Amino acid sequence: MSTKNKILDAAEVLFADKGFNGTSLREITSQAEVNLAAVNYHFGSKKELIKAVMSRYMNELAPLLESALGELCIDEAKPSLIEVFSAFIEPLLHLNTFKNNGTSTFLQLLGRGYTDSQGFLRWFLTTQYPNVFDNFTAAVHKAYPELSAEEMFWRLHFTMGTIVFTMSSSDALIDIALNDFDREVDIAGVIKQVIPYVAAGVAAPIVR
Amino acid sequence: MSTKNKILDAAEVLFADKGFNGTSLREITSQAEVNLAAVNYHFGSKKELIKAVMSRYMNELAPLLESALGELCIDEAKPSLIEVFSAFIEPLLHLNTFKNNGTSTFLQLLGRGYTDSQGFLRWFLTTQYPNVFDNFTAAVHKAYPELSAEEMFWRLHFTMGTIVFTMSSSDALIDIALNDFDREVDIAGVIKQVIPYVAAGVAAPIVR
DNA sequence: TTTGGATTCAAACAGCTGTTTAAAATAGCT
DNA sequence: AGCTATTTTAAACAGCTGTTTGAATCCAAA
Repeated sequence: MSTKNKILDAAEVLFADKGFNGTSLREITSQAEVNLAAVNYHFGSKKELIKAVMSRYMNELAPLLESALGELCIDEAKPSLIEVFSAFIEPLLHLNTFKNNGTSTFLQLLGRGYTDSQGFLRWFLTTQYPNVFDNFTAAVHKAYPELSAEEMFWRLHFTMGTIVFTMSSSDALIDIALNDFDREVDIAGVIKQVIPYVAAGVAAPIVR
Repeated sequence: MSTKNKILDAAEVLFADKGFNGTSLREITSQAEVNLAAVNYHFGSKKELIKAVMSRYMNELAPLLESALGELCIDEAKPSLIEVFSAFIEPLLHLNTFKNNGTSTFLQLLGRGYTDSQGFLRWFLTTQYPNVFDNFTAAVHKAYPELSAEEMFWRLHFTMGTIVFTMSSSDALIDIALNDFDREVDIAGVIKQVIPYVAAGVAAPIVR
């Protein structure tokens, strides 16, 4: 196992758990059993390490998402919103085979990135992986053409909020669910619950 | 203006903007034009200052929220979910008369608190202001009695996520909306957009 | 085996963090 | 005015932060 990967593996878990600002390089390097200076040697800076952690997941996820959402646009049949959002399930769960707890870790990282660091991750994702966003909005538009661009903008950001926020606190929520309802829930279970919710939200009657 | 209030006023703006961890006592005290030691003298610690900032808003908001949601429970008529969520509008907008940009600031603080500091704010709110949560879940149950406790738990947390996440990045989103759609949106406008979304999400068909 | 580039390492850097201290200043009361 | 309690102040505290340095080590090619 290379030093670079040892750092990435340790960093992603700590970042997901405690946020980017809340995790120090010393925590990361001692968890990775690597010298402190290794981060700056291999990645240049902490900010570049954060980008590298996110890139490793996005490079795995982006092509799957692009094709899954792209197929919906190619099909002549009009997709339902449930189908559009369900297109995320398989690519997201694929991250679990890519890495242990990969799905959960990635979604938590996404949540951290949106609130930490004053939106630099939003810039990073939208500029580095614009096709995912474009295909997604195109698929939603095909499913619900009456929605104006502005209404879609808001509803997609509401959706992003639902997903990202839920996932960034999913561990705590899953614990509560276990205590209060004696129900074992995993990340796939949460996704199954959240899809009808966001689909119905996006499909809500238009207010004017 | 007392030193205590000068600190609270400066702290809430900085906390909302940069998060609790991301704001230093030196930023707060220099913005408030008071001595650095004043925070520890008047509040004891940074953590207590955070609680004080949140309490000032919650003490203003909680009674209004409790009565607005309580009325829905007393009425014999079954409320719609739109009515339940609309019960939040007036109390929340009242914060704008309580302080400049009060609504936006409070909701951003709420968002920060849920992701920063590993959920200590969730504990703080649910233990210090349980009536708000109880009345809210009771009103939702009255509007949609078919929803099981577990399903309601998840959907209410999805809703919390939508609100909190949207509001914690509302300034950035409002800017984007201004650029892309030439549309001036204020916090009330965002609330008006988000209510149909969350109402439809909670009202989504049950999946089993 | 020797050379030279890549990697690791301990140590130190300057700057920031929340908190504490003891003296100085202020305010309120007799 | 004199005294007391409250508040403000500058300074220092120990501990943490990301980053840099230069020497030590490793390892493959010559």
